[in-house]
Amino acid sequence: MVKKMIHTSDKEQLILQAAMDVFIEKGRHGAKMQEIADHAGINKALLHYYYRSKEKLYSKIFEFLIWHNMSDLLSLLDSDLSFPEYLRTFIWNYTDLLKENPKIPLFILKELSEGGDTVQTVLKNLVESGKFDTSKALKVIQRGMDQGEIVRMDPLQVVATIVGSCLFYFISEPIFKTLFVDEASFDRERFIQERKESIYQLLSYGLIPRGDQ
Amino acid sequence: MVKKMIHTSDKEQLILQAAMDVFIEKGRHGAKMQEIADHAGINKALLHYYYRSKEKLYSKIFEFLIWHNMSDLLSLLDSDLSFPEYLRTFIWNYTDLLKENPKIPLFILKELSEGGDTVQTVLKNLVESGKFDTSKALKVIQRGMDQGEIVRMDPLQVVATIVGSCLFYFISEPIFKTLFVDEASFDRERFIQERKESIYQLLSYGLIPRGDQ
DNA sequence: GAAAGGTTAAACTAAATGGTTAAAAAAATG
DNA sequence: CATTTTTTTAACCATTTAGTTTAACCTTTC
Repeated sequence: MVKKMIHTSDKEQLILQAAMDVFIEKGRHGAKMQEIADHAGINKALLHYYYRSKEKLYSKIFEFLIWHNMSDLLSLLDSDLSFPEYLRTFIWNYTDLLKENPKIPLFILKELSEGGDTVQTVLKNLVESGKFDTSKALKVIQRGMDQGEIVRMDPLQVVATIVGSCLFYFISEPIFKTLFVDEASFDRERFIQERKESIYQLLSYGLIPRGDQ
Repeated sequence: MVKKMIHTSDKEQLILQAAMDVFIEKGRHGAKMQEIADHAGINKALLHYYYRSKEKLYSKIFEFLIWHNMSDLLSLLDSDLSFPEYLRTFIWNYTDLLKENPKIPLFILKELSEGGDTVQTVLKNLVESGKFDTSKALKVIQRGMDQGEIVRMDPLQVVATIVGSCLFYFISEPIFKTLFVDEASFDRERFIQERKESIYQLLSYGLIPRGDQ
């Protein structure tokens, strides 16, 4: 379900994968060491043999997930594209990423809402070490404005709207379906494909019809 | 922090309020009965005297929060406005609601990610009892399209984009700030005010400049 | 002021769970 | 084969926590 982590020994790898699945599924507190062991097909003793404590295991996985969930998107910003191309590529890549790992964002947000020292620590490390240079995103938007490709607006607001638009469906999927969708006739795959196009359309041209095109 | 619930006896009310605060803050599993009792200024025995179990307490609060978080927004759809007015009003109302209760959405989403039988049950009840008529939202959008006020697009996609845009900042606030914002010079209040205007602008007119206005 | 019900304190049970331990068994290694 | 490392088993400890119980105390009400 999720890409491989840096590989070490076989069992170690197996444990990490199992832990990741269980943590994502059940959350930090919902996840039990016994369940992780079961899921990895080993016993609890061995689990502790490799990873001293639940906390250690958790933050290792947390760090990996944040990285895995963001690095591709940020590296996109190094390419040399027009703003519309950037926007389109971001929406496509991010939506695909979410489609394949729909539970990760909520997992991260959950951690966040529980005080989230782990998150903040991991994040700050990534930002301060320069691995996450988010200012690139703002610069890309700024440049788009300077070159007249897009209207002037606080780049932060643009970021929030783009990311929020992409993210929403995936974090709210069960609620969204219950509220709005007739399960029987709903084609998830197709909706997600349309989602990309719709977001791009909407953010580019807006809901109000244009006179000029 | 959160509006009063339907009032019963004094202590009962006090307990509900305390439970709500603690559950929102710590989540279903993070919340402890002892802490709720402390928070309400009573002891655990009395807590169980009024509410037999944690589960009962939890789902009572959960139901209230879903209702509280959505009913205002849905009732808006009964008024007779042009689509731009609807859009504007929704963005303003919803953002204000989120500003005052920023932890509720994440609380709900969290429940959701943990299997969330409680959510689904509560939601389905609300939908099937007719208290939540979400089709009204889709109809308002449809009408806007039929009258040429907005471009044609799957109404579901429109909903997802609008709600996602409003919601994102509030559920990701700590992460968002860490990644993008210089805490020292950041004015939250102002950002949120601007947020409304930006979302409205962006969804109405898009990022690509218009030739005609 | 007596009865009823609300409230407290404190000790208790039972279950879940993170983590440990020690000894044996199995697998890998040289 | 001898040694080291990995893995299992199974019992065990300590802690947390939901929920109970009992006896006493306070407050209201008739």
